[in-house]
Amino acid sequence: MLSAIATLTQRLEQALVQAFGDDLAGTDPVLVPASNPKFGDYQANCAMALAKRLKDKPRAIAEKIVANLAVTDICEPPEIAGPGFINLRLQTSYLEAQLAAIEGDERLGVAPVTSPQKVIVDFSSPNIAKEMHVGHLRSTIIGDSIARVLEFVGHDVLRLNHVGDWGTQFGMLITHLRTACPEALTGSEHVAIGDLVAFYKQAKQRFDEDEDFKARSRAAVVELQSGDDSARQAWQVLCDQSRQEFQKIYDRLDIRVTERGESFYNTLLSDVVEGLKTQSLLVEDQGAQVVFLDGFTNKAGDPQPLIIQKSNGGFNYATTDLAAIRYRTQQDGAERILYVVDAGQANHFNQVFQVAGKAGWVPEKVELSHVPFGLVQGEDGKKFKTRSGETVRLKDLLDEAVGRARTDLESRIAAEERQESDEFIQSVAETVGLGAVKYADLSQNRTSNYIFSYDKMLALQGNTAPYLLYAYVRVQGISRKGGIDWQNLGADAAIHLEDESEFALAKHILQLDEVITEVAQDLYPNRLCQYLFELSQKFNQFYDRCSVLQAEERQRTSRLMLCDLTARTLQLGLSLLGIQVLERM
RNA sequence: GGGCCUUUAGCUCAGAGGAUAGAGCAACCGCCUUCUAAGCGGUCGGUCACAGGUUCGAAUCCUGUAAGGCCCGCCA
Repeated sequence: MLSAIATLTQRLEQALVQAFGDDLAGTDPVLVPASNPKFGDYQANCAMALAKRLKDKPRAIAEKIVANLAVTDICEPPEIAGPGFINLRLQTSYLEAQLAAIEGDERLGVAPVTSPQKVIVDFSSPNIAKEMHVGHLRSTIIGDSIARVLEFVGHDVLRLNHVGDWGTQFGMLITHLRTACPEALTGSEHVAIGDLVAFYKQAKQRFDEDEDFKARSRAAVVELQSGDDSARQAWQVLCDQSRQEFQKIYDRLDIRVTERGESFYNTLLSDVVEGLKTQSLLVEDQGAQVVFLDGFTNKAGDPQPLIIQKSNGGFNYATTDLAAIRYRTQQDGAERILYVVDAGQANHFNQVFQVAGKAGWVPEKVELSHVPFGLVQGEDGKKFKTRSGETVRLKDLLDEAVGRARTDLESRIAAEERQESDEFIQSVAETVGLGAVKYADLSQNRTSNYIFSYDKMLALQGNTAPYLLYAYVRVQGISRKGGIDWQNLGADAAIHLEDESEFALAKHILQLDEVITEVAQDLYPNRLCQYLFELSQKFNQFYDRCSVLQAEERQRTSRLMLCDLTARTLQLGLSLLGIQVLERM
């Protein structure tokens, strides 16, 4: 099914050609949703822009377009307003037909893309030997949602967890453990993740303070990267421990991601060096192998290099990222590679992409894209930390959100004198709490910093997960009360729009397609959130004004169908955000 | 020194070339004998950081300035 905006755009393009000839073929009619409902549903803004080119007044141009515009099957007669806006209002019969068409469609009218792409979404990426913390929250949630949207529209998505399982941190850790806790490196389960974190901190401290330790750590990295047995074994133990912990978080958040860490590319690193050398891009500078960059200078104003191979022979993450680009384009056949990584690494990605481009490793049809997001800050605007100043562990953060949701739910149940099982309470608290954490993050434009607030995300009113979940629950309440079988509303069941709030709701439901298409392209999940919030608002207005179960027949069935479509749209939309719905709350 | 990001209502944020700049929260005022009031309606609230420019039209694009944040050689 073609969305209204797509159909009307086509018709306007045809009208432009008919009115002004083939020269206008391919002209964008600039069709956008109306800025104000009193102007109708859509407005075409091209007449003003064409005035100069066609040497005529905008209103005259608009009139010619309208005279050639064939939309009697879709719209009321178009109106020309202001300087030359063409205002279009959808016919009730068209809306009703569109609703009937999506009623039987599981995808609610959102057609899969005609040319699916192989897309890699690189997200989450915690570090081995550390616990997942608040710093991994946004990448994990945003990356998952982007992957879900791209999968839904029909792309072949490979979700990759580029875990930090390689590099200097392991040199540090292994070197430290060899003296501090050798049994941890033997392969048996001697060390819990919490201990590892403590060891990591100790190792980091020694690394920063002790030059000798630093040198031995770097040597250990080289051992590891060259395949030394004892280093490899120690590394394996550390990775297994961490992996189990990560998986608990992913399971809880209902996130699938394939681990392919930095170590995966180890054997390909020397090829990167060779490739750059062959193309004379590689230069030796202060003992390191580097590529000088265009457009980047250091503090002294000299051209800045990207280090490919360190002076001790070790590689660093730029090298790994270059190897990954080659592997992903050549072996995985990726056409679009998305890096859901914090905005602080914009420089790094620009540099790596530049070098990959210079080396000819980015085929023309491949898009490399850093999908940046801002920092998580506390309510004081500073870095989000615990009261004692520690980094907030992701597990604790989720527990806190669920715990608060539970407390709130319990007091509500008590106030309403309801009887609910503990199982119900825990299940609702989990869905509400985790949904709130995800929604709060996703509902904000990802590029800006994000002020984290339990109170705001769990608020029952406003643009929050609980508000959306409640709208869904309301439909389920109608269903229970009326004993509704949504599959069998009757053979002649149809939607008839009458009340103003029904029109508003129906039109909004039909815009799902446009929103999802936009998110799949621009990767801003907050637009989907905004859509779902407005859908919930429009549903609540409808719910307030129009009784459903008590309505006379024909209207009753029509309204039930609107309820059903609303609930299904909410469920689908929330699922693309990684949020589950509830029958009761 | 260079690069990137941010600056819109008291607070948190939408808005990415169109008509009178929106929402939520907060504050205040209404609405439950009726499908869960976790709701709905209303009032209040703006020099879109500043200065130029492009355009028929700019919060939106360009240039500059200011403030804040992040990053910049052997960590990732």
